[in-house]
Amino acid sequence: MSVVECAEGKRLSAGHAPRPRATIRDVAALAGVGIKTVSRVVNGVPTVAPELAVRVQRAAAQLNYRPNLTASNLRRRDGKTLTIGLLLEDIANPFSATLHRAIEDVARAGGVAVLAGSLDEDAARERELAVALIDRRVDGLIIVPAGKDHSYLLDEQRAGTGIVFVDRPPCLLAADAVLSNNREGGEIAVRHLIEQGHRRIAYMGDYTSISTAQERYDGYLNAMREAGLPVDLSLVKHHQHTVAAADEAATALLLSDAPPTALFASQNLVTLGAVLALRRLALQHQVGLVGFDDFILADVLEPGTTVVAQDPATMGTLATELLFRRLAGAEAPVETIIVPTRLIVRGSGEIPPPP
Amino acid sequence: MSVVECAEGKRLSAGHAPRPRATIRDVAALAGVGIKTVSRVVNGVPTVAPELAVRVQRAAAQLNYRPNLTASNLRRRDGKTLTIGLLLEDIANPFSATLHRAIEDVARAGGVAVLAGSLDEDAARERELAVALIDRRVDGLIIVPAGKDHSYLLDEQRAGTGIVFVDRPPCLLAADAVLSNNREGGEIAVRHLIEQGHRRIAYMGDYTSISTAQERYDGYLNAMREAGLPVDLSLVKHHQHTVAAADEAATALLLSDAPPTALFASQNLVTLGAVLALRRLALQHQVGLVGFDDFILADVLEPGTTVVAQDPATMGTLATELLFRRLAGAEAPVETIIVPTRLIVRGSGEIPPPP
DNA sequence: CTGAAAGCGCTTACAG
DNA sequence: CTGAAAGCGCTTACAG
Repeated sequence: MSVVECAEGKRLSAGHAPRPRATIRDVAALAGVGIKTVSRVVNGVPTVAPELAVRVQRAAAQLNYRPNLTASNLRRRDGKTLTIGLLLEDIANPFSATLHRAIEDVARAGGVAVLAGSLDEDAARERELAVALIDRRVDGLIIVPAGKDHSYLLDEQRAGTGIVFVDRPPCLLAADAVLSNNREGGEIAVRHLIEQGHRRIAYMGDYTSISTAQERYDGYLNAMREAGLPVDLSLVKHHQHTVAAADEAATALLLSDAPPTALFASQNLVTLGAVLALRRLALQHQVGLVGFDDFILADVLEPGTTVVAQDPATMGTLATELLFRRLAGAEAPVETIIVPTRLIVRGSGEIPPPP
Repeated sequence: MSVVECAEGKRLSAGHAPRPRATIRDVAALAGVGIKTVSRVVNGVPTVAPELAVRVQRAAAQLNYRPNLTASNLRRRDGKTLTIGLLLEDIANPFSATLHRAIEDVARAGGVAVLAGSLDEDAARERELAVALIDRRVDGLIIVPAGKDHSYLLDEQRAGTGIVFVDRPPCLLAADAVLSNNREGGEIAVRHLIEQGHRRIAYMGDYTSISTAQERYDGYLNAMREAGLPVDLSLVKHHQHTVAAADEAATALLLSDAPPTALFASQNLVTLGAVLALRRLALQHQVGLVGFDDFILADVLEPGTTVVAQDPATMGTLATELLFRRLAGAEAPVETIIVPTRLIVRGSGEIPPPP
């Protein structure tokens, strides 16, 4: 019944004697031409006698020749490595991963490879990784920044490297950016809870040093103010960076003497922490919850989690297209693209406050 | 209340005149030394007069000099680019993303950057991407393969590129591999359902061309056989590759004249499809379910989803360590490391069959 | 300890 | 249409 996947017996083995790769010189020798002719054939330059071209192609195939991109890049006029760098908060985080995939798809279509790394909110690591990528002479850099000073990239930008920021704006550097409308998204989330009748709405969010967290908090404040509701600072919990921390903070809020009737969780992991806390206290059908940033299975929970969703795929696509336009020589002034968020109603945000 | 994130007024602007990067020659000229001395200082070679070293360092800092890694690699004896390639099923898929992060962490510790790409189960794309990475002269390749013939990598392996397969074995090529014990994991899952009293257990899985799907199916067959249970092929649904397809297949199974009393979902997305189908039919507390591969929020569902969990982080770490050992010159025979799976009991797998 | 010459694999700029 | 010479930014191998 079962298919044998790989015929072990046929496995080819490399053995222990390393055999160097064929170079343009080897191909030229085998084909009996100069290396420049091989170069022409490999690069598809049409002014080669058909007979010679065939001989070169045959020789290249026989030697399994692959041109050394890093060598050609060294001498080539445009100096392009056909490689870009991507700095993410955490490669494994779903927001980052979706962004990454969209970037990969646009890059691949242009024959460009992507070097990616995780910053974990560490400004020093941002700089280290950026330099590591610059040392490899990437054509461009797409950055979800951890730090607050990007002037160190100025020389690189001057040298012609394309630089686009995503999710968070650059600081002390004029560069393109693709951002979510975080403040407005926060307003939408909190207004939605207010419309259900809530007045005591808690804010839970990540480090205030993260610009998106700050903007979403601003949205919370705006929506409360606009409805004439007081902001009770005992209901504001900043600096939640993990599910566990958010779970703990939400639990404390819900068990307090004057608990909120609804929660605004301004980030992915914070929302999960809130979901866990509500369930443990069996309050998931009593207390309202709106999260910022969508997550998988949000619609399968009971109740489904109402969120203000970002669109990381679109952000990645737009950022990469913008980068490629710059690399192609677009001289337009620095641009900031705002990608809209949208409310997805699923149940948790439509729970009214107790009468 | 709100912190101003970036002072717009202070933004430095690159202007329109590109300024070329400083080279080793520029640094040498400014420091008044030969380029070889700059090379020594940059590479930390100690036999440089302290006074000269200081002059070089000052000049390098002043010019914001960054050595061109791709140029040094060209001439350097070992020819290392300090870059490895990673071919994944889909960068955005949680299993791939976790694997990727573990690989990144080991690589970064060694000063190595990671070029990653998605194959989407397409053998042609595997080959294209592998070649694109080879053209960039990566030191090594970590591959979750889509294809069934890896002999095209033989020359590359001979040339000294480290090649390690993860999650699925190589075919027609002798290379290191790090795999889950898929067959045994499938046995564990199905045995667990049998222990609850189930006899009519459905198998739902991905394309049989994927070796892991085939092995997990083998595990299902083994466990059934070992318990003396007949395998009803009408309860076997292969080729489920998306949540929607699995949802549909599970729905059809559950609504059939002779439905199963439990489901074994042999993959991530298939499990989600099964969860959705069970909930829509309100059977989630009646029909047993064990999934293969853990997923976020599995413990928050009602009932929690019992799974046989893989350990992608460990797989990534081991694969990268193995790769680095090879690159360091380890001549041991080709190795296959099996990473164990484990059953996580959460409720859905402990539902007994109807009496 | 220091640096001028040669060369990595390729492309550019130039003769033939 | 073709190829020998020079050079990309750096390191190696070698004199001083």
